[in-house]
Amino acid sequence: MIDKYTGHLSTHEKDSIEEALRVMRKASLLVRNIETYFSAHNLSQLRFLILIVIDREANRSSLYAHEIATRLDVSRPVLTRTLKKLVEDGLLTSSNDEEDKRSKKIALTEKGASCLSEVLPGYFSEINKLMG
Amino acid sequence: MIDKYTGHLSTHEKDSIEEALRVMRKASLLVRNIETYFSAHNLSQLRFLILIVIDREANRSSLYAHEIATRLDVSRPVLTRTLKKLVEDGLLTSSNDEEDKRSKKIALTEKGASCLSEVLPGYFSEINKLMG
DNA sequence: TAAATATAGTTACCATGATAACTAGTTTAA
DNA sequence: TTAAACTAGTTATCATGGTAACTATATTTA
Repeated sequence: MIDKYTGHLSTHEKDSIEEALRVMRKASLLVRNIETYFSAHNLSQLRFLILIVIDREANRSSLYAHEIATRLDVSRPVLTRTLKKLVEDGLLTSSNDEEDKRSKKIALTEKGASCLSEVLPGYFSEINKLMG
Repeated sequence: MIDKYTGHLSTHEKDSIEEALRVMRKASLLVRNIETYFSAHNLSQLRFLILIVIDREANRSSLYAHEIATRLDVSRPVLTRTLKKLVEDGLLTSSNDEEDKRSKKIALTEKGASCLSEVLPGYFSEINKLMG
């Protein structure tokens, strides 16, 4: 495909493009496999990552919603919606902050933490399956 | 992050995982940049790829919708919707097949072809920017 | 300190991906 | 040669991403 459209490009540039297309294909395969794996556990990439960033945080048991949004580089409306569902599902709790009344503190429940430990081994093995 | 969760994994497996996370991050950056570039041209990844697969087809000026779906590995409902918009936008034509009345032949219009040539150089340079 | 600005989160709306269930043709097989 | 199975495309519905515009609270600054 590349050849047809890139007569004017250098060999180096063509290599870059091939590499890019290869990377995107591989990543898209990985993401698809991982989404499939997660969906069997009532998770998605984002739901999983939200649990992870809270859990991995040293010295704190909760994060503010905006901190999660920044760490995961996700828009705040999407985060609002996803947090709402995670709270409904009992994986997270949300509580108002006393100092800054705009903010919400998001914490893992026990169910959230155990969900994470159940899912992690399979997550890594999904990755190894494709990368190995 | 990996260290916290992977005590039981071999070094090789940890490397795979790091590589996978690196690939996914890079691909996600690339995809985001490309989507931004396309959106300034009233395209998306899928809209672009549909134009490409028709254009690159040797010896034929049209493809059946289901051929496009297969080549791009996209669900048929998504294709139906996207083709409809591309036809509305004047980039494609859709015509009924005489031999198989279920099928639709999808072809590039002149506008579609020129849209493609306008967009391709920038597409490749977006890729080179990130990969280079 | 009052007004302007910035930040946290939400709501409304849209784009783009999927699956399930449907209609309408086509092919296969009893 | 009709009934069953298959295939092409559509519709309905849902999940998940985004931006713009809003409310409420905090902070800066004139």
